[in-house]
Formats: sequence, structure tokens, C-alpha cells
Amino acid sequence: MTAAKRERQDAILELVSTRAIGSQEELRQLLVARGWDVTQSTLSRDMRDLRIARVPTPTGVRYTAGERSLGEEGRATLAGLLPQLFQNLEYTRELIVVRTHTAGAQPIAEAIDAEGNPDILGTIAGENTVLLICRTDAARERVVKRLLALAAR
Amino acid sequence: MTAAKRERQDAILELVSTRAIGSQEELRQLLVARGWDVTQSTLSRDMRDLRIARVPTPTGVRYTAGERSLGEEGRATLAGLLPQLFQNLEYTRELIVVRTHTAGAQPIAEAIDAEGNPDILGTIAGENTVLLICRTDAARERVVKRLLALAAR
DNA sequence: ACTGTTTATGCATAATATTGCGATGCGCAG
DNA sequence: CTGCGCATCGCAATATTATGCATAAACAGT
Repeated sequence: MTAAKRERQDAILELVSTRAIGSQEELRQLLVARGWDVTQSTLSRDMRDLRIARVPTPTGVRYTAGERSLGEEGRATLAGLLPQLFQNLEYTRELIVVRTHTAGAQPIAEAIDAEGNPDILGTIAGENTVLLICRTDAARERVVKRLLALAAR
Repeated sequence: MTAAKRERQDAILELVSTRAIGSQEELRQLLVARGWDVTQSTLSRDMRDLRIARVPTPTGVRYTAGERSLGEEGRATLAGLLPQLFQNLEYTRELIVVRTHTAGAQPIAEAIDAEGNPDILGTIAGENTVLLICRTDAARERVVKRLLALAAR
């Protein structure tokens, strides 16, 4: 991630949470006026990265940055946490049980929640165990694969 | 506002807050399968009315129904608690995952337990997530319906 | 510095959503 | 019953957003 990209995305977040922007093209104009000359394609991708929601209203469309994206700057990531806290993992059907070091379950569950992965319906954390409920068997498969990959770092 | 329209929009809300829907066309298919044969144009208008947000994620776009605000203090009944604390709900097979506002999972789980609903084998509550284990798929269906109805008050 | 690899971006185009407009149908007053 | 007014909806055109592909820019290793 380049500095330019990060800065641009910061600017996007600020603009979006500050004004009523109704299209990516409109946002583009504002960015151009501020020195960032990029195309709509790039904005589409930025907005995906930032999870900026597009909500239609009676008076036109409007974008909003959820609290999540606003304050997510320094949050612990799954990739950072898992290698530290992961112990082992088992699964059945659409459930996954992740064992962690003592007191590791809560932060890991939060990190997973924060990702908003649509494969995962939800998480429940105890002291050293996280239960993940996945959407389908296939979803569970993907999630297991990813968790193991991350944990192995 | 005709009854048909209202019912269709109810169905849309349930579908959207229940599954990961990625396009209006996809939603249309689901509605057709349930007896609502309308065009995508109509869905665009319905979704505007309902203020259903479209949020892009790394794995594709997804629609989400807006959150409701925490108002006054709720009573300790499910009917009183849900509208206050309910965030959204998803399910798979005989499991239901209910998301709540922070610290809302525990009281809701207790309220559910207190009802002694035979459809529900048990509940597990984390910080903001409740897992409900239902007896069967049919039981889960009933429970989902009821929860959504209560939450929508 | 050289070269293979990843990351970022533009361009063109596909996919998806919105909207103007006319058609249809419903509720109701006369 | 008939006609009016209004809400709804489909169709087709338009607008907006997402993406495959090629290329450039940034990196990493030697």
C-alpha cells in the first residue's frame, strides 16, 4: 500500500463523512480539486476497500462511511493476532472451533467480526475458545483454509 | 401503499437481513421463488424506500438494512428488548446468529431462555452475538420469523 | 544496477442500478 | 356504474459502478 493511496483514501473518508456525495464521479471532482487526479475505477476500488456504503434515499443516493472504517486505523488485525494466539482448530459442518492461548479468544473473535466476512455468520468467544458459525459447508472450508494460512505465518 | 407492496417490502427486509444478497437481480430470484414476481426496477424503488444500503466488500457487494437506534430503556421481555438491542440476524440450517448492540447479547439470551420455547434447544451469548440452536430447520424458520417480527416493532 | 514479483492504475466494457414515461388498476365520489 | 385521481409497475433508455486486462510504478533479492 503506497503512501499516496493511503492519503487518498483518508481524503475520501473525510470527504464522504463530511459532505453528501452522490456518485463516484462527484467524489472524483472533489478529489481533483484537491490534487488527486484519479479515475472513477480507482474510486470504485477505494470505496470497496473502505467499505463505504451507498444508501439510497428519497432525495438521491448518498455515501456513508461506517464507524468501522473511520476508526479502524490502528486496530489489531487477524493476520497479526493469529500467529501469536492460535493453538489449534477443529470443525464440523458449518461450525469451526478455534482454540487459542488463554484469554486469546476475545480479541480474535473481535478481529474476525471486524472483517465482516460474509462467509461467517457470527462468532462467540469464551476464554480460550472461539466458535465460528459459517454460512455453509463451503464457506466453512474457505474460512478454515484462510485461518490456517494466517496462523502459519 | 397497497398491502401487496407492504408485504413484498417486508419479505425484502427479511431476505436482506438474513442472507448475503449481492444484486437486485439476485434478490428478485429469491422473491420470485417466494411468489413475488416483480421486476428489478421495482426492487430498486423498494430498496430506496427501505433505505437498504449497498456495501461493497472484498468478496463482493452486499446489502444491509439500516440499524435502528437505541431509544429508551427496555423492559426485560423479549418484545421489549429486541427492538432496542437487535442489530441483525442470520441463520444456517438449525442455527441462528443474532447480532445485538454492545453488551446486548446476554440480556437477550436470558429473555429467550426465559420463554422456554420448545423450538429452541439452547442459547449461547457472547458480547454482542447470540447463538440459538434450534431443534430443526422448521423450528429455526419459526424462530427467525418471530424474532424479526418482534425486532421490527 | 538488473531482473523477477507484487501492487496500483487507467482504459474499455460489462454488470448493475435508477429513472422517465406510459399503461394498468384500485378506491372512491358522484 | 362511470370517470377521476393517484399509486404502482413494467419497459426501455440512461446513469452509475465494477472488473478484465495491459501497463506502469514500486519493491525485493542478488
